[in-house]
Amino acid sequence: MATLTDVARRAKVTAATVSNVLRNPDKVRPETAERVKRAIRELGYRPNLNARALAEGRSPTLALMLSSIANPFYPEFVLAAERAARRAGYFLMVCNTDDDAEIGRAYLTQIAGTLAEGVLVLNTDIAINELCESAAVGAPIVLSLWEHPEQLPALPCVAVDFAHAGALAARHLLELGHRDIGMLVGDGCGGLQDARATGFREVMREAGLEPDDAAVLQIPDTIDAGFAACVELMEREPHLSALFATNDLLAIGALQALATLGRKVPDDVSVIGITDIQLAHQVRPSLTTVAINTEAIAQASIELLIRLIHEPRGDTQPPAVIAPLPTLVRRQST
Amino acid sequence: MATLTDVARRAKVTAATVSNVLRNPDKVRPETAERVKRAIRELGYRPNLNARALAEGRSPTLALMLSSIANPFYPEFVLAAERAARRAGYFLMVCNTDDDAEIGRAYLTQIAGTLAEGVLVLNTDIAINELCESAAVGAPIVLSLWEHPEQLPALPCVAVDFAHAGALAARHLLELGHRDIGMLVGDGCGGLQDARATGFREVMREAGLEPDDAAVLQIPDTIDAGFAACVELMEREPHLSALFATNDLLAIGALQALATLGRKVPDDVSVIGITDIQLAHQVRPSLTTVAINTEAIAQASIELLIRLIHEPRGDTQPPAVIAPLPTLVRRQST
DNA sequence: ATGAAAGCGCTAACAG
DNA sequence: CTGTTAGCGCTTTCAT
Repeated sequence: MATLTDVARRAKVTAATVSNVLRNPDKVRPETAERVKRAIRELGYRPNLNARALAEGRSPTLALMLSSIANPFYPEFVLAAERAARRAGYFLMVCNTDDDAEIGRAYLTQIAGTLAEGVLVLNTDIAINELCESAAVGAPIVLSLWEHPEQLPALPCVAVDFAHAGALAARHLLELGHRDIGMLVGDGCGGLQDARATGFREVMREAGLEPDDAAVLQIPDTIDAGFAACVELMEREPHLSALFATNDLLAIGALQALATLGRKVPDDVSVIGITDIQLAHQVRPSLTTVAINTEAIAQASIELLIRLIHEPRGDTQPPAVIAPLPTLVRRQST
Repeated sequence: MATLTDVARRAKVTAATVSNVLRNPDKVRPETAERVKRAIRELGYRPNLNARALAEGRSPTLALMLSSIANPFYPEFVLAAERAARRAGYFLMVCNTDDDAEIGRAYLTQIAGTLAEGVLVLNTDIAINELCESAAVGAPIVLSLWEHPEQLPALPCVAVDFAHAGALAARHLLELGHRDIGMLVGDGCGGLQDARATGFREVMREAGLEPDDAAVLQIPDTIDAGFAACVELMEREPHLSALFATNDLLAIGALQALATLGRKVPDDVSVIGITDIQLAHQVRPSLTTVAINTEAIAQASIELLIRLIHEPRGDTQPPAVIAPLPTLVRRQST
């Protein structure tokens, strides 16, 4: 591959000038610039971004750590994050940890601060304080999709009021007259999604309804698990008139299960989820859900990360961005 | 961030020695190595991969270009590709082009040969010969999911016999006694998926059935488009007893549409797709489809790319890997 | 077994 | 406006 020096030689200038036509075009006479540009074209020159990164002491890439992009929620997040990164002149490196803390750790120590200028963590088996240590020696880390706006972590984060999402779901079902409601609680995002469940329960309690533990199932965060759990639940508690799932994958699994069981949705049973993934409007009946606005969250996360890169904080409180409140999206399943 | 020199100073050795304990441990006396390792730990030292890449003249990352990771097929491919890359010591950078050739071009010229040692292209609006030019000046490029094993491109590729996939689908429907079959042909992978359609048609013709153009719809590669097309098709040609879709997204859209229309699957209408994405077994009724074995293709693609990086070819024929033949997966929709 | 020195390709002062 | 110089952090001969 041709180098800056090759181009310089060919255009009969020095490397600094070539660098300037690329980065400070106004610092160089038009005719010279033209000559240089021709040389660049003729040689098919491409700047070596590694060398540039080294010289500038910064890198043009951000990293995004998540458990597995095979979970249908993440691609939407990734796409939005990549767009935001691209707009800001960054590349995005997606790091699947495969739910393996070792892999996550390896990514972190290898790329944070060298290949990547900053890391966005969605979901991890790595302890927060381990992340803090990494952030202290390496690149800034932002935690996204943090589930507890009222209890912020020791790291910069973008928090989503999932309790509010749960509350919205509860209110919606109550308004429709449901009293007998089953719950499917997922374990995504590195732990049980209990802010969502708590938000839901609180509203129910305010309405004078005590949750029935027999109608609550805690399961992995997949369509298949939602399916199986729904089958089990409807068998054990056939009286349920509605199902609240802490996320859309579970809800979609439940929808499929109900279809298989011959229970009509929403006539016999209503179903509501949280997130509003694309699939939610693509299934039939389409899924009523509480949208968290993934795109906005992804964008805010990238922006926070970039801000942190440019203005590293001292010993100040880690900044927290609270995402816009989730909103109800009524569809056919309720 | 601590540098090699910092570590060297602290361990009272020189940078070369530190480098050696990291990369050629046998070249350094155990006691010295121990001292160095301690210094590394104490300083929280992390090698700067940019500097290393520059010095070594190679980079530890591979790029994967695709139109949009929001298409549910890609995440599965990406996950498998990343695993394969990781096993080989590479990072994977996912580049969404958003179906915009400009963005694809920008990625290519920016990262190919500098940030990324090689590029895997899944799907692009960039012309093949433009890719060739890039490969000539920069990093090797591998085309994956090539649809025409009988007509190889001027670039290294991993080809999948999609015509065979179409043929398998046709044979399956014929065996079940279907004669009146509608077709949903997608436009994914940068062009119509016509190898699949052709393979299908040939088998039909051998069976003495001439395709009815009125029963063929060409549409974008999404669930929503599949849904709409199926509604339109069943209205216009209600006699159809089966539907062949060139990919699972379309087929799943069709499944939803048929449910909405009150047509029973598979009793009234059978549906078959191609690919076998995860969702195919998660919907109800689950989707009969022709599996292409995404994981094997992704893995083979990464392996080919890495081989090309290590042994650049001269003017020889670009190597082509033919993926294992697609196989029928019988489920509930037929 | 360790050190010294050169260089990867680029940027960033600073001179002229 | 353009050239000179130094150096980013690391690897890699070549000496010692």
